[in-house]
Amino acid sequence: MAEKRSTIQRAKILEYIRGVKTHPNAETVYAQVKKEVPTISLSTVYRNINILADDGQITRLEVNNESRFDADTTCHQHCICTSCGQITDVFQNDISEYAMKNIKTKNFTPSCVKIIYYGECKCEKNDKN
Amino acid sequence: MAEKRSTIQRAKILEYIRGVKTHPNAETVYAQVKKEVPTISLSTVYRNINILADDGQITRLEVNNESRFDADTTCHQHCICTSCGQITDVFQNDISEYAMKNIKTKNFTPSCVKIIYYGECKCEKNDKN
DNA sequence: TTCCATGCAAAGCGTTTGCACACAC
DNA sequence: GTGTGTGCAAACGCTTTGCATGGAA
Repeated sequence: MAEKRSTIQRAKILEYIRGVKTHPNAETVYAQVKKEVPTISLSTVYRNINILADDGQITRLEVNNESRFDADTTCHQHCICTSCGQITDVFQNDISEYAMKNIKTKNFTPSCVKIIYYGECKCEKNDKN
Repeated sequence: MAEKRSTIQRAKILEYIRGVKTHPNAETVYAQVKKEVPTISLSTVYRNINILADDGQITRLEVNNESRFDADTTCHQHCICTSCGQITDVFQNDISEYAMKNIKTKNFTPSCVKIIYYGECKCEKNDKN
């Protein structure tokens, strides 16, 4: 992103994503950043989110065919509740490490691994509480 | 799916997905099944793919915000080439096992884990060959 | 005969894009 | 001043849905 111009829009988008742990989607980022930059448009959010993701400043998660974003780019895992959809972080380096160290592939060179757990959190939609 | 009526459409869709290792998307399933059932419609493919996925007969993978399907529901991992998008299977039980056995979460009960490697295969789009 | 599944067309939703204008450099 | 980023609206691609008809049980 070195050759990109810096704009308030992009700065505020990154600031917002960095400030939350909710893994927001584009629409949520738009709604929240709009409070500070009222003139911002949804397409600007999409454009900047893509720039930040391509640049490695945020990570993209795909859930229900929509993108969710995470500003924590350090190695960690995610948990997705199949009842309410909430995404939470897990920080267990050993798990991703084990996965990277022990994978044996031919004709494929892995550079990173995404580990996502599906299950049930203690949400209200979950009748197993 | 016990209470569902069986139709040629659904049978052929499942048969097709079971017969390939390419993790096809809905459009591809439609195009291929159409060769055997010329009257089938894309919406029927979508409806049945969802039924089969909900029923656990096929697994859904989300890549670039589109669904891809896999009829192999046994425990395995996937590799996605960041150049050409090709998805390949890896069968290393130990990796998923390690991930399931060692995860420690509070307020979340994991029931399964999806492990996806991103990297480069020996495809033509990959200039590192 | 009953009523669920299909085919069709239209709509829905997340995302991208063309264009003129604004603003970072 | 130059050229990239923005805002707007339209388009796009994948997926879902309403409705009338067809076919499984």
